[in-house]
Amino acid sequence: MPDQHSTLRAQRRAETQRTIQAHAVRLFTERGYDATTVTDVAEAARVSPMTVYRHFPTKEDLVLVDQHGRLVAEQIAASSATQPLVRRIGSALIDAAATLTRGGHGDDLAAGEQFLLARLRLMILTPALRAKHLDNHYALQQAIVDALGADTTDPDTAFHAQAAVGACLAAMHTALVRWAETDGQTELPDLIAKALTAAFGDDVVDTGPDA
Amino acid sequence: MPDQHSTLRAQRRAETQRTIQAHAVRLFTERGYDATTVTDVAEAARVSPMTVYRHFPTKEDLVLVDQHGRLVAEQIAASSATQPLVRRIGSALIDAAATLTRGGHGDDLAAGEQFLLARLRLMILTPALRAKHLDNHYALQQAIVDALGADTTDPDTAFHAQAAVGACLAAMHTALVRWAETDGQTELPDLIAKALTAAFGDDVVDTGPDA
DNA sequence: ACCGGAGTGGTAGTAACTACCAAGTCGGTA
DNA sequence: TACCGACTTGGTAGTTACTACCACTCCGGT
Repeated sequence: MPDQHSTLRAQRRAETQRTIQAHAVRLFTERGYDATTVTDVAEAARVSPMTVYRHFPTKEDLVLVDQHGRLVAEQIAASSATQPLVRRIGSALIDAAATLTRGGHGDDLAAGEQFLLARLRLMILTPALRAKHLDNHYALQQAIVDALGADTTDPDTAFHAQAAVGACLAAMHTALVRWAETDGQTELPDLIAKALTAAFGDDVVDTGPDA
Repeated sequence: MPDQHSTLRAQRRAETQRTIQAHAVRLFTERGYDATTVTDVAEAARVSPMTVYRHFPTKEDLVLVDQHGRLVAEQIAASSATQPLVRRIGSALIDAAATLTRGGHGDDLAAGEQFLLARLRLMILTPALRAKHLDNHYALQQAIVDALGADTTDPDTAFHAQAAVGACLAAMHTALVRWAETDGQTELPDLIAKALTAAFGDDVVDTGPDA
């Protein structure tokens, strides 16, 4: 059990990790991802290149790390299994987005949200990051299918779930892109709901908080 | 106009290109993608590593090159704009798949189809290839949206199209994965239709050739 | 005071690429 | 037939992401 061993160690570790990532995203945004070397990031964060690789397995992970997936999977597992698949997944995605962007809205976005936007812009504009980000979505798809609790031994049921989840995630991704394009002005949950409606029709999105 | 200049030159070029790719896919399948260097591929194809890079910009492109996208975009542009979006896209995807896999079915698959399967397996199992493949799908999404001929100046219309196309492509991808898993035993167009139905419901897939 | 383990740094090496330049080869022309 | 331009290929050297392997330092508990 290497965790919980010491709060001070964990704090320092998380601290340097945040520092490195913050400098990385800043440099990538300023100079461009490809034009910035890992050594540049290390120097900006006042650590050695080695340390960067200790905290982030690849250069791409300097931008891509997040636990959005875990959040969604939890929402899914906690949702009622009686609703149709797409509706169930859609609700979970919207709720997770609401949790993620909860905070100041309008003109005064929280610092965390600004950081999220900066990362998202990098993911969308940089080919290497975009590719790996989409692959992360693919991994998230598998996680959601598992969280659905469907009978994965039956190939047909699994196939059905895979298709539904993949389509929902694609719609969400469209919403994410648009959110980044509009600099987070529109509320992300609403955008996701709109994207789901565009893809699946009016009857899919439940009118939860706003109706 | 550097093409059409000489058929002999073009033939030789296409020939070496095919040779390199064939050896690459073979070696990747035998030894694994990461365990095979570009130099290995070059030696197997009896060319220099330089030549490999001349024909394929990146190592990943040794597996990923195809013109499936062009095919789909043509199908889309030729489809009637009166039908609902998802139905229109779905039909195009199914038709394109039918064109792509046309040939011997059942136990005797055409050599080209075996090659396609081998490439698909690599794309699904190798993280680096999977990521870039998904990014190609993202590019295809943009191409399809353009081919739809919708009013891209209106952000809402464009957003609607993006979401619908993305969801359809995700469903198709699920079908592709399943097709590869079952070694191409099931007919690809049928699988895609099934995936679309799973995601969008019964009323989306038109009963064209089989009903 | 002391030891184990976590975090960090250095060195050297692999492999994917990218200029930059040199050589051979094919296509049409004087 | 001799020749020139364009295409294709090969070689060299360099950059960069990433990976062992080993050594040092500092925190946390005995």
